[in-house]
Amino acid sequence: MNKRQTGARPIPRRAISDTTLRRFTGYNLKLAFTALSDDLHGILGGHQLRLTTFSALALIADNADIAQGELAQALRIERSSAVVVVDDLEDRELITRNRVPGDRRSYALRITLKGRRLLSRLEKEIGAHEARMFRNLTASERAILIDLLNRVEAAGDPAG
Amino acid sequence: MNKRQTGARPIPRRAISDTTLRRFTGYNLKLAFTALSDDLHGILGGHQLRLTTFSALALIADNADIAQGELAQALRIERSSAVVVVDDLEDRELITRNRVPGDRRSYALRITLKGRRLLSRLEKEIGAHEARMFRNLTASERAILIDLLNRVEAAGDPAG
DNA sequence: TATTGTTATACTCTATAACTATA
DNA sequence: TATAGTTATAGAGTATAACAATA
Repeated sequence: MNKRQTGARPIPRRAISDTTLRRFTGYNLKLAFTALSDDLHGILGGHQLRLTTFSALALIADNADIAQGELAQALRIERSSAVVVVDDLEDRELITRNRVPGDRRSYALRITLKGRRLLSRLEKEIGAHEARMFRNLTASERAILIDLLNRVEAAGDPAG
Repeated sequence: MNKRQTGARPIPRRAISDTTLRRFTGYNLKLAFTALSDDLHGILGGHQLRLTTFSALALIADNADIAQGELAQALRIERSSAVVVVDDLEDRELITRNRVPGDRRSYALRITLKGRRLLSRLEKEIGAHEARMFRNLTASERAILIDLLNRVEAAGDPAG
């Protein structure tokens, strides 16, 4: 019952050191983000959604009659890239493009009932995903994390 | 001296709400990561480096004679992608590919003096970048942030 | 002239799969 | 047969630039 079988040699996988990178807070942030992101993609993929598309749906839900340019700005992507995202959401009848009376160049985007239902479902699934990913943190630690992250984000804004 | 000139209408840029997304810790994490990342890319770009290439250099510095496959594993990329990264570092004489006596299939990667000098320079520049990006946090808050992030990262590992 | 959305195109990064040379 | 590295190719996601319709 020896675990080390004679024929199959144990993989001599030397542990790799990342000491230099670990000194940077950003590296620790990236690894946490990647872990979270990988797990989230699994959930969104189950609904044929990308992170950007999901974010767009949530933003349209929160901002009735938002224009495509505004959406692009909120998503931090180019207007041309927003077209692809909005096309996808519209094709799946999760949102509608509506003409604006005052300005016939722009659209007013609105979430549909079907979109609301999917969003609601996603909120639950992502909530469960986060419960799993943050299970090593207490509620108050998680609140502290959010506060600290927000202050890092603020340091990046032009305002500072 | 009216700031609102008659001809140039004030941009009626309605504030976009991201309430739904803000409820997710991961969204806050992503925004902090993006802010950090954008700023860092500026620094690395000044040295014609991508984040992955810089990370590779730091890992090779910490792990003398690391093989390309091991490097790929540490960087969480495919072996074929590592080739491109290592080619770049070798072309710039920041590392060397050395033949391994025992196994002529694999390389032992080693940082050069030139590589060490660049890495040392980068460590200083990135240190300054992080001082800027984390200026809204005290030293102990930053330590807490790292600890919390490491516990999120751990939740993502297969071990848990 | 400027703006909104669109299209066509190109670029960046990475993965997949087939290959070579070793083992 | 399996492994280390390589190559060729494709894919995902995004940006850039030129354009049409409208302001």
